[in-house]
Amino acid sequence: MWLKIDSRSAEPIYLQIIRGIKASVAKGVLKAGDKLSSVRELSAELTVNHNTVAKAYQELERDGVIEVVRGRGTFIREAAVPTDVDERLDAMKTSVWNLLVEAHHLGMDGLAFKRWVGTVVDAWQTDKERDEHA
Amino acid sequence: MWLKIDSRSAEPIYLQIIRGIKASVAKGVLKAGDKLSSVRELSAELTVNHNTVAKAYQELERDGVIEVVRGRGTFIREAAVPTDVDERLDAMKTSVWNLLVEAHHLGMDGLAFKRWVGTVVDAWQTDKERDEHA
Amino acid sequence: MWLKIDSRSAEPIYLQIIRGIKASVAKGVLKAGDKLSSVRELSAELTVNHNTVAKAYQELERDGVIEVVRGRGTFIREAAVPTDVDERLDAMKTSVWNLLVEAHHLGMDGLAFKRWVGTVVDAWQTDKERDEHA
Amino acid sequence: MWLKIDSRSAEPIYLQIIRGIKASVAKGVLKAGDKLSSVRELSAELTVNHNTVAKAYQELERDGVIEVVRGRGTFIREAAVPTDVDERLDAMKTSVWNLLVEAHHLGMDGLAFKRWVGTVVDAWQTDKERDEHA
DNA sequence: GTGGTCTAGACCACG
DNA sequence: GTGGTCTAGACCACT
Repeated sequence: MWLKIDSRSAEPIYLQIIRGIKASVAKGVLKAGDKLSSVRELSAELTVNHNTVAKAYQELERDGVIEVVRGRGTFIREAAVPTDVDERLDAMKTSVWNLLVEAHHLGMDGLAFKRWVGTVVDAWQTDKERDEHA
Repeated sequence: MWLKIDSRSAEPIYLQIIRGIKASVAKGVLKAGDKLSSVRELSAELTVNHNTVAKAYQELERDGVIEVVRGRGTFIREAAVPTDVDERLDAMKTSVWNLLVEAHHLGMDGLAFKRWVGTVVDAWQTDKERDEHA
Repeated sequence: MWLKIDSRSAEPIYLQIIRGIKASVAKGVLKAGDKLSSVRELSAELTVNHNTVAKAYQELERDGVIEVVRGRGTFIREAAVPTDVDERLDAMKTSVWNLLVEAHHLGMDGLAFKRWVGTVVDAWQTDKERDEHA
Repeated sequence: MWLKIDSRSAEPIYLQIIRGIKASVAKGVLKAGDKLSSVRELSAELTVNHNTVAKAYQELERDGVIEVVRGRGTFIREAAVPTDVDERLDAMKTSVWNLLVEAHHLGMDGLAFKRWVGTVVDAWQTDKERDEHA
């Protein structure tokens, strides 16, 4: 099973599902046209209520990540042209600022933070390549 | 007033206060020994319920950022040796991953993401220097 | 093929078929006595389940738009005297109201809406004339 | 009570709520800053489950029609600049075409349809003025 | 079998 | 008291 849910996390389950699927797409584990587990299958696999999965799927569809074909199933969509790019970049900037403040608290300055982000990104890339060859 | 609250944001107000004060410390606007507004003063300035400010102060104290001296007021503490460093780094790593996924959705690859983070950090540094000379 | 199905649309496929045939009748592309493709032919052409086409034909027959002659095929009927006129006008009125609300959201007032509907109808008329001469 | 729900209608209840509130805004019955009933109040008034109302409110917020203020309630927003204008106009055009086909079935031609729409819009305007003075 | 909707009842974070 | 989330179980329309 490629998706792990932490039901004790503060993050809502449906957001964890959304994040997990988006991450799989970003990593290339899921590609355009791939069929997702049905709402009921996935809910059984994750031992989560089917409504929770349905909510995640609906939001993913609104986001243009997946496509629901009536009575047939749910599929990964072609990467769509993103909307609200500026807004989303702004939100990301705020997140980075928050990380910077947290990093300062841990004794990192700006340069150290940049380096640390670099290593994290590299680790992610390595992960991604491994997953693509799997 | 150096603290701005957005009551419509999805982020809880008490977290905004915590973040704001931590950011001021990180930027050097607030330094060890500086006295903070009292709970009631700050709640009045922000037009926010005083329970909300109290909750923020409590959490800041637990984090070792501030120090409450009975009858005298609340003060910024010396930068303490941070606790749970590994845990917090892990949490930050997760945040960076989420940002990466979001960035991928916006068409950035790993390299572009690193560059973008670099510019954001630089902008923050500039901000910080301006604030320090103010 | 004069009928286009969008399997991702929120509108059920059988309704798209019904609508498409009714539109062809309204435009004069299909006339009384014309023979329709059989259920199996049409389902093959549209790459759609034959149950779906059958459901559409059944409803069209109930509506008096088509006529099924056993062993011969399915034909367009003479325009029948419509039933439930008041009910259907009411339903249409509700639809117009919904459009009005949506239009208001887009910044149109009543007059602008009327004008806009006018242009849409005119475009449709032009379409119709072109189809009739084809 | 200004909102009527038809639980036997094919239209989902949460969509009826959304439509009803949007219509009230369009008519001027609800104005920017007005407080809506709380999720639980409205669910009691409509004898509908609170989740259903919550779903409607969430979608209205995503649409920029209302604004949720944590712990305080839900309010009508200033009219926002609409997004996806072209897409929405296209959807509206399709609706008008469907109405045209239906109208043809009832014996109306293009001109008669335009006139009929005119009278419907006028009736709505009258309604609106009455509601504004109430 | 597919997703979509709804009810009932519960718990939680926030202010 | 406010909205948000989740579970459990049911029904429905569509393919």
